[in-house]
Amino acid sequence: MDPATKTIIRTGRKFEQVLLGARKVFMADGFEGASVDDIAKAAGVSKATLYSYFPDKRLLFMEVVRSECLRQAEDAVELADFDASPQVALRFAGYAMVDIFTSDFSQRIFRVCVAESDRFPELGWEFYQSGPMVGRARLTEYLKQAVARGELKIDDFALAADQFVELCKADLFARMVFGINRDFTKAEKARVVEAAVDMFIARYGVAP
Amino acid sequence: MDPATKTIIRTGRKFEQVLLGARKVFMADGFEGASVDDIAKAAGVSKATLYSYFPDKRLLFMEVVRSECLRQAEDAVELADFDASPQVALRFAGYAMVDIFTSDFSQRIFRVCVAESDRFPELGWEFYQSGPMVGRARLTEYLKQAVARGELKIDDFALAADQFVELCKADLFARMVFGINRDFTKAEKARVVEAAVDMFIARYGVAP
DNA sequence: ATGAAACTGAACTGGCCAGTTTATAATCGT
DNA sequence: ACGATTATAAACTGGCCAGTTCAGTTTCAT
Repeated sequence: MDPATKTIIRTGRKFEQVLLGARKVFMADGFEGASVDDIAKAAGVSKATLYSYFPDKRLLFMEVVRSECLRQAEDAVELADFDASPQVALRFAGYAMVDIFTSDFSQRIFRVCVAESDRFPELGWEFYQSGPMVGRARLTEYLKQAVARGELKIDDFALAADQFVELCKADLFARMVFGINRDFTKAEKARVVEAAVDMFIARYGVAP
Repeated sequence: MDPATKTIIRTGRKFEQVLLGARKVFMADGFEGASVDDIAKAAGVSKATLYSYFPDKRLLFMEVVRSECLRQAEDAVELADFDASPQVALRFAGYAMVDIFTSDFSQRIFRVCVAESDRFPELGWEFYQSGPMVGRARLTEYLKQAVARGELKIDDFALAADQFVELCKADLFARMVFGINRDFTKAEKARVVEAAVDMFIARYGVAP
């Protein structure tokens, strides 16, 4: 009613509990599929308590995605080993990225974001900023150093980074989002990552 | 009730009409968001008629996706000019692919498939088979001919095709699915496609 | 023109769910 | 230990929607 009331109350004993339960249920069932009763139950909290923290289901959902994106961003920081040669660093980053986006959690959050970013425009943006963009920035930073060291030759850094990320998704990503496979063998991952590195070096490597 | 009844009746004057209305509403609102009343209204048909063709909403939805995938597959047949040089053929295919997956319709169907392929395992599979796989097969075919002509050197054809497809999505795809951009300028597309071709040739081209 | 098949519209059932309310109980600072 | 804050359980409101039913109308083949 009162627009000033439409804010999340972050203080209170069970705030975290609510968020945790919401996370669990939203990730499992999506926004529409999740019922507030289920969330309250999963959180071990009464519905009234839940509504005392979050004015409505939408804001609760947004908050879950926001907090999860922050977590994901922290994981992504490990991506690059800045001093290594391109072959080594890219291989490492490639395997790390594949592991991240094939993880059960990433699959779920991606699915939910894609599904709901029509109804929640700010949601897609938030995920994009704190997910893919973080990895890209990190990779770009590495590429710049490698170019400075004369190990690579690149004009459009952002594009190069995006290309490498994209190459690491070849085959795997499509099979994943369409539910053909839920997870992959080491060999399947290796096939893609090694080929991604080879291709990247072939294009941007400097002749020795 | 009777399991034999759980089949789609394809004969009847208004079958196509129903499918058309369903297509429109499902694409706009997704599976959960679309109400059968809306679909019947959009189709210019009574709800009873709709249910005389389709035993339930799920099967109607599946049928819409199936038929739309077939349409998409036919568009994709135009992708390759088999006799052209890699530079020319890949450029052409790249622009065509970008146009396809940035189209309003592809965006919608992708969104819906990703969202619902948890609840409808066979849906993701169907889309995968009649969408991405068709393009990949077509491209693989071209690559084999180019290799036979000595214009390229490739071991893993399927992977090479997937890599090229993936390269054409760099930057654009993420911005699209997360709703950052709904469409792109010629320059944005050119930046990605030209870079994709350059990279592919750098890796698989034969020295002249 | 006539009878069968297809279609209509509207009402109805049963179920689910977001959000509210209320009376009661647990928890906490002081 | 007491008053205020916070939490609870359960019932309730109002709304939406999938799927059914039915009495009556249109369409079409013969």
